[in-house]
Amino acid sequence: MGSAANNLVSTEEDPVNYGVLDHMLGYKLRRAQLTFFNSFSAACSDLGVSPGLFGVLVVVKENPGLTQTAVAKALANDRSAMVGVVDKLEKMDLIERRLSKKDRRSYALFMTPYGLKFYEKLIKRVSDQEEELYKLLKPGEKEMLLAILDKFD
Amino acid sequence: MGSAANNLVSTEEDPVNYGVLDHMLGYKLRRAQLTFFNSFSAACSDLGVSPGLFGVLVVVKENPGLTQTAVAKALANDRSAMVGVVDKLEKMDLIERRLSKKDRRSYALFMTPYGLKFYEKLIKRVSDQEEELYKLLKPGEKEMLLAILDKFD
DNA sequence: GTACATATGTTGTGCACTAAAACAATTTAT
DNA sequence: ATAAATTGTTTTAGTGCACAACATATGTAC
Repeated sequence: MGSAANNLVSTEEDPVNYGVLDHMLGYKLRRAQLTFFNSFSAACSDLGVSPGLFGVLVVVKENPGLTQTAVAKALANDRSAMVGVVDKLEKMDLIERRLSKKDRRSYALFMTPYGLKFYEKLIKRVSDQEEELYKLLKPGEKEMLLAILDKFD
Repeated sequence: MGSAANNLVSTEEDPVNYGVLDHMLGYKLRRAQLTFFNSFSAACSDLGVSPGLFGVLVVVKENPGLTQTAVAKALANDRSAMVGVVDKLEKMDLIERRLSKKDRRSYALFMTPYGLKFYEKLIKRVSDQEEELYKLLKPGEKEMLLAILDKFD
């Protein structure tokens, strides 16, 4: 089966009717995001970096000294979720918690020297992975998407 | 605080630099999808319907008699995840499993009469909710988004 | 027809993400 | 000084997702 050129007894199933889902942005966003998530995982799971961890890395790298709750707020995450994420990134020696001198309740987050080197390698991976997906688009469509999606947060 | 018109002592934090995230479609998709997910939940959680359940309902309604794995494949879900979903929808008396006569391994899925009535109410809720979000867009942008996002699955 | 491979629904497991509540330590407001 | 709010943390619970394994049933090869 499979090599036989018999297109009378079609092996392919009837096409599925998606009804209203075909016009629902929420559903299409979920599907597209799943594609990007899987692509990211395939490219970076061996480095132990998930999309969630990556976001924290970027924000800490671009904003040295931010507190955990500030990072959480920036990424629309819950404060409590940051604990495990920062623990993990600290164990990977990518970022570090320093005691804040202004507010002894909070930690200030910084990249480690190794974290900065790691970040460069990571960025390369992520960029290549995204470029691969952008090949599916026509010139300008990516920018259009980014601009429109920004309206939803 | 809050009513005082004192914009010299700004209470707002320094703006966060998002670095490469600002140009990453994967990240923006995640944020936008989160908005839609929360909006959907706010509109339909009292009916006990999540986005995932809704997708199954639509596919079963539009394709009566489909098997569980066919529905799973159509929605890019895992077979094993369908068990719990169909169990839940059956307990809500929205769909039913019928023994397939052609293949005694599989179930054929159908909407119940009550499920069909429920579906009408549900569609109204979901449409209203999505319309609310579409107000953030200019005419034509929704269709543009749908067309471009389709390229990613 | 028998033996082997495949498909289906199901169960169980593990992992990650999410949200909410509660708490001690600290800071801020009154 | 007292009360209220904030920070990081822990705990808990719920969800979703992916993978492996299994019994049942179907299909294929010989």
